[in-house]
Amino acid sequence: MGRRPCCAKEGLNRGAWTAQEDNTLREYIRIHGEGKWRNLPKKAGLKRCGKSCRLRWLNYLRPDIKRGNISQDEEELIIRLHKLLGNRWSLIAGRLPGRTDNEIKNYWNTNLGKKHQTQQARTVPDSNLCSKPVPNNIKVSSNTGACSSPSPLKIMNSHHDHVIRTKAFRCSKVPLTPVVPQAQPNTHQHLDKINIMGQYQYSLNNKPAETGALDEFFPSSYREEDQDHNQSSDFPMNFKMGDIGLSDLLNSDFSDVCDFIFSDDNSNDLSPASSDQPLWVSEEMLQDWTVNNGVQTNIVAPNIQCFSPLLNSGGELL
DNA sequence: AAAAGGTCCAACCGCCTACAA
DNA sequence: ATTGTAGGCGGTTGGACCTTT
Repeated sequence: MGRRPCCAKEGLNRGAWTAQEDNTLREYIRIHGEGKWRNLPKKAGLKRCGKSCRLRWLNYLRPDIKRGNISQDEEELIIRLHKLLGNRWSLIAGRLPGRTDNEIKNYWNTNLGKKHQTQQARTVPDSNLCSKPVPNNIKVSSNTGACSSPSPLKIMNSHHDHVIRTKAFRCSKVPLTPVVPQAQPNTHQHLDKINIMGQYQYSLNNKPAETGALDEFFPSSYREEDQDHNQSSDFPMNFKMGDIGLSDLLNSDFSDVCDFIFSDDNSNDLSPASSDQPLWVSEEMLQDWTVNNGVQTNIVAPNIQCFSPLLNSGGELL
């Protein structure tokens, strides 16, 4: 069965938006709010596809859009986030207030991408990267750019810099199941076990009730909600990935996060030390990361190494 | 001055996931 | 469990603008 087009193409305006159309859309959203994009054009009297309206609003008309040049700080953050996340522009944009994924993507493609490509060509020997040529019969995903060979390929090729590539996925709500032991009433702010997507359990045992890993890893809104719900063993909670301050994580030394993710007392964990785990991050990558960020290798390298599976795991973990 | 080539960026496209029926 | 729809994402395109020759 063919996919139904999001809207009939006939008789719709395409291309650049006029000021009149902008005003109409802005006014409609001011009154009715965002959402219901498919019906919006008809109701608002716009001869546009719903998707087009959404895009115009998100990338241009939203009041909180920051326009103007990308600052040096923003650029550095983009580079660091891209190193960690790859071309996941919406996630990157989520850490840059007022910037859109489209804007960052364009900025990367026109400025940073080239800059980095030449930088990588000078500094990174191919042998440390995904050096296998991709055979013609193996599809290279247009969405992710990742080699989709049968093996769990974790190290990206030079074309995409040092990217921890994950399968493209979207994660707006994650059901988390904290199990707080009754015998430890003081640990209510810390999840003894977190069942993520019902697949993995990570233990945060041996963490006293102090401000620690989770306090950094989870937003305060999450923790407050936790207190409200921790009597239940399987409450679903809304957890916006955008609420995780990746830039905060990047600025941290990851040690607490790693303790959280890879406790040594849980047989279900994903310890990167396990010999049958794929190599998540090349030494070269770790070296490059620490060099570029001016931090101590001996602190960050092992920690980011154990953090990378969180990102690598993509939807399975998150 | 004008043609050619390059750059930038808004908009489009197709695919994916979440979710409701 | 299945199917259809809505919304979201990243890759790509096209045209306006700029620079070079």
